[in-house]
Amino acid sequence: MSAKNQEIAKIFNEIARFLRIENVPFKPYAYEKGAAYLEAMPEDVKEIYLKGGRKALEELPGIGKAMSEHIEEFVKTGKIKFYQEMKKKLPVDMDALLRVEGMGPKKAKVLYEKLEVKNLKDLERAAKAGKIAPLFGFGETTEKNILQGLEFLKMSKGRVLLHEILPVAREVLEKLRALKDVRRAEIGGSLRRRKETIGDVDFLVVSKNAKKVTDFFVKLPGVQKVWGQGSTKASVHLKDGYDMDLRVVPEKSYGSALQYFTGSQDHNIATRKIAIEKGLKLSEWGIFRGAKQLPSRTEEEVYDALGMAWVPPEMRENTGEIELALDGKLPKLVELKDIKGDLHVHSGFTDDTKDSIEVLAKKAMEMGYEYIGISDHTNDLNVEKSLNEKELLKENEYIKKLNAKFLARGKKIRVLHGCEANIRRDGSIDVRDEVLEKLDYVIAGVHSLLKMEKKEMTARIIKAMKNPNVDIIAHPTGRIVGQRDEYQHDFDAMLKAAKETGTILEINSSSRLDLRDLYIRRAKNSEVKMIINTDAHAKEQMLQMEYGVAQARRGWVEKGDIINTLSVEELLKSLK
DNA sequence: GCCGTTTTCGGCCCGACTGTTTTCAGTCG
Repeated sequence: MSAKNQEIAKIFNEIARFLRIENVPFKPYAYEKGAAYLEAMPEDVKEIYLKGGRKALEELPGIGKAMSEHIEEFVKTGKIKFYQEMKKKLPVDMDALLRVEGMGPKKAKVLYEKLEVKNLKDLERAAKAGKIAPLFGFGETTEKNILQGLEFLKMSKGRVLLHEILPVAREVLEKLRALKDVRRAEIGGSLRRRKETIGDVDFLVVSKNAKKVTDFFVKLPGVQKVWGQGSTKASVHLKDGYDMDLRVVPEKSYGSALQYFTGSQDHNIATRKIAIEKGLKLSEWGIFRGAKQLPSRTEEEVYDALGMAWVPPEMRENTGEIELALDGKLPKLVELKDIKGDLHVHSGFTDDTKDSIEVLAKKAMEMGYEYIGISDHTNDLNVEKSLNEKELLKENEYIKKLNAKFLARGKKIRVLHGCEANIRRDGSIDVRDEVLEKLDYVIAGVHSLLKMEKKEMTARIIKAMKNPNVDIIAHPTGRIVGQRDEYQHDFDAMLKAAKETGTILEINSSSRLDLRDLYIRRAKNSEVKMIINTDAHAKEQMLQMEYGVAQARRGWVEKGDIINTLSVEELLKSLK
């Protein structure tokens, strides 16, 4: 993925929208597919072009003659004429307008031509002035809906980090499950697929008494506004800014409905195609042969009818999982229960705002871990308290004594001692080798000068990997979800160096979620080992392990790819 | 516009809901 890919994908999506407005058949779909591929592609499309020209572009799936020409033009001139001419015809902020529920490209076009509506402000003004209702094809209700859609948009938080929404959603799910007559209840949508950010939460429920469930749902604590309530569905907005949808479905359709409402849309399109090829029809209501419904009570039954293995929700993005499921060759994804310890935990050894090593070790025991690794920050870091070499050695002695004490008391936890050292500008580590050698392991990370050029940054990280004491690279690309982009780097070069030096890449479970899913897949394909760590700065944050595991699963990773699924002896052996 | 173990030409996912144009286009998931 790169900024260029995203820019071009955005333009292709806009072209698709223009073409759809003009009622051009099929092309919009083609442009959308091309855009989706660019978005999901980890390689830089610009570099593909510079290396292999138009021909290399046309070899990409979804990209043919026309789109490769557009990409070439964009790389060379920074614009695409075809797009600019379209934009001139309809100079509206389509992205914003389409976020209004019920507004589509066709309505937006009419509103521009009749009322010169270009953005949300224009739209609100026109609706409030009652100018929309009299238009041909619109009406009082549509105008009211637009105003409500605008209100909804103002209230909504937009996409929320997985870490923030999952606990809230689980609380609601437990309440739904506790209702009398509720036979099944599950979270669907992008939250079930564990995407990094979530737009709204979908709940799917089977109940004999649908009305009772929707009544309960709209009266949940914290509900600020009810957007719609029917006999089998409801949408609510919570005070905290979250949006939640509920659907009550018949038990005989539960499997197909859950499959349908889990998505992704691309995955569903692919499964429906397979159904058609087999003379079947798949919808949220069930899987059918003619008028006859085949068993659709569970997702397994639905996938089975399609001749596919059940696909873990985290994989359902139509990026190759369909083919594997048809062949029965899906990977057996890593699970939370496979994790035997957390090696990236910050302690209060010299910082009394953090939990003590004992408290952290106790938490690790509660979580059923075999080991915990203490990895405090070192010398150079100036954003938070860090340990100098003397303190690091003192901490080392302390942990040795602590382990002896635990052993004497029969406690089944091993405390490992590491650190999170800084990779300096030139790739050197801010702790001397003779000190690093005394630790069980070393994590190194980039915490400064994040704006370096790609070549320099890549060389900097690779040099750190070559240090025989550096075992793990923390948050290898520097991104923080929704806050900070990754720094410039050549991931392929990093993978090659990691493989050669036996360096392990971290999957950071905090709001960094770094590595991201696409990079995880590439690391797996390059046979580079990874570790899932929390980067906890307090004992509660150790529970964030599940988000890192989810991210790993979205990267198709198996137990064998992750070193903290190993026992402590095997783990220490696998380090440098 | 793109693609091909049914195809280099002919076909592209499907059904529900909503409001309005009262028979269906537009939108959603």
